Amino acid sequence: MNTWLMKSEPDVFSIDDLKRAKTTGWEGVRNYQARNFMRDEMKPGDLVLFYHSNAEPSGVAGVAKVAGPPIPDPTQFDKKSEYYDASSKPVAPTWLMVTVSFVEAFDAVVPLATLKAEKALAGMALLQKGQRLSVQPVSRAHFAKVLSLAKANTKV
DNA sequence: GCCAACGTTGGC
DNA sequence: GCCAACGTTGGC
Repeated sequence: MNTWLMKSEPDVFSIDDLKRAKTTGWEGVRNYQARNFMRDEMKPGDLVLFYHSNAEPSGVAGVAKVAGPPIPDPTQFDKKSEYYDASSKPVAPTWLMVTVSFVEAFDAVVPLATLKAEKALAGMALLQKGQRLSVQPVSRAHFAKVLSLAKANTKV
């Protein structure tokens, strides 16, 4: 099993939205590196840190898991979608996505500042300057550390 | 709202 | 193939 981090703007789709939906297709990724991770490396059962970007505060909000194999992102063929891609043909879809399902929502978001302050997380891709990748691998050790920070953060 | 960092596009 | 211009991401 591999572990991952996926970013979403909570104004668009938050961990609570995933809790309600239970499962969702990870639509709208239009970055080749992120797509390649979903297409080639994510496997059902892999665990995912659900990250809120452009949020107050930004940070890890919960955990999801990969629910199914990569499938074509339907929004690329939907002319009404902001993610419509006229250059992508149904016989050879450019954009694949995985589906993810809800695992847990933390009692409180683990803020980016907390992650940055944690020496054990120094190597995390998320924390590298200028990185904007919305789907990225996370080491098992980093994943476990973020979970422990979330538990330490639990309101009693 | 600002702006640094990055990815993509398109002229040449 | 180079690279300037542009659009986007995302923290602050």
